[in-house]
Amino acid sequence: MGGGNRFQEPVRISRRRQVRKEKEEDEVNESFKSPNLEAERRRREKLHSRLMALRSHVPIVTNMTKASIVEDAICYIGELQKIVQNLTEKLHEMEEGPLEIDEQQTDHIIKPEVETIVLKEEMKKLGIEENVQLCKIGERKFWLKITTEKKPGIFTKFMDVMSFMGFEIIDITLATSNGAIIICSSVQIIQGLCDGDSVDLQQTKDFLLEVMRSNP
Amino acid sequence: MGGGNRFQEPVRISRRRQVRKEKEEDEVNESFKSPNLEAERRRREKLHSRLMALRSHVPIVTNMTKASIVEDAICYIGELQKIVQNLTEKLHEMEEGPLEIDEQQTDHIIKPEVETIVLKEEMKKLGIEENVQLCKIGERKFWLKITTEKKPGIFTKFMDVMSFMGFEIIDITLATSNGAIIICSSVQIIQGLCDGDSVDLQQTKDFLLEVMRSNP
DNA sequence: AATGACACGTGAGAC
DNA sequence: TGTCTCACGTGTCAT
Repeated sequence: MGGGNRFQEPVRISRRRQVRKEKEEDEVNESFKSPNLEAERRRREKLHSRLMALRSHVPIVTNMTKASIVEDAICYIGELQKIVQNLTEKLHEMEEGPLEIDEQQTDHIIKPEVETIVLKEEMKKLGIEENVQLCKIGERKFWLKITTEKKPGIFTKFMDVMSFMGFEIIDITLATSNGAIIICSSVQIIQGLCDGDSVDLQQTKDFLLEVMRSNP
Repeated sequence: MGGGNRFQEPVRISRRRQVRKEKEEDEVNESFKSPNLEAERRRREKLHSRLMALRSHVPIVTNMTKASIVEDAICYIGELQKIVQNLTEKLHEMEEGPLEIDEQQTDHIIKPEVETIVLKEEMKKLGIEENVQLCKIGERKFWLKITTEKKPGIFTKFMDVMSFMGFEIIDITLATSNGAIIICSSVQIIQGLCDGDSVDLQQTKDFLLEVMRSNP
């Protein structure tokens, strides 16, 4: 609400001098003692200068008041963070698929299947082929790596399959490049189901490959 | 010059109540009249809350003091502006020429440290911690996973270390998120060097962690 | 003991 | 007119 938009710099100086003189007179009259008077004065000036510096770093200034300066700074920081986030997202998207620059900028919302088709072509062009690697690395632990097309819902499908097969995710990394997605994960068979020896590696591999390859 | 790093919230409240009571007594005694006392009180509280809000928006906080909060905010805004500038520059470069691999690589080297500092904070805030996992998955094969800060040249360093240790990369995936980088790779000892049994897993793990953690 | 940071109440200028 | 913001000097904690 109504705060004053005053020209602070000049006003402040004049006002300060004014008050300062009065107080000095008072000091003479009553012989006041102020141990940390000067220190406090410096402290105030420091904070004031910092606030002015902050103000100079913020483009949009609604009010010259202290609280407003800080408030605008908060707002500005939020905007900057959003911008950084958007830019990094865009950059990552562009690194993944060097094509379709126009579409990326406009349709944030509706990501069409066209993308996956294009990327699938890209992927095959680069000689990346789908496959599944599966290694036993412990009594009940396995390490697996799946390379396949990047398509919507592929990760959900992966999690569903893992759950269906009774695998528990220990850790996982996921990387995409040129229309391909690579899932790297350590998993272990949920206790109480069965031991690791009852898993046929080749059969599991084929099953995984088939499921991940299937369309819906 | 190290100012006081006091726990502000609780201290402030208790101190305020203390002083407030004394003053109230004084008011009763001398029947002081303060026209804008309550208003001023609100104003102070407003500024104080704004400063706290500002503090919560800045990841790096050196001191709890008012001036420091503003100072850190200024610093943080500067960093964000730099990041935005760099990102937009990169984006423009990529839009102009999709395949300028040379520039991208040099860019990687010169990338300012500011970004990594911010991301490191982000990473720690999310509870991601550096670690190295190493599994033997074959006679000469190993699977390893490294989680560390994302910083310029980290991947080159990784490749150098692998080469130095006599490891040959079979396959590798790399993922980054929130200031962290995760490298997942299958490696094997180069033939003619020695067999896999001569590798001390714990020792190798520690060495890798130390090297990836070191700065340059 | 001395310094630094803070909240407080107050008078004054601007709207 | 009253209301808002500010700088000021002070007492009081904590280091």
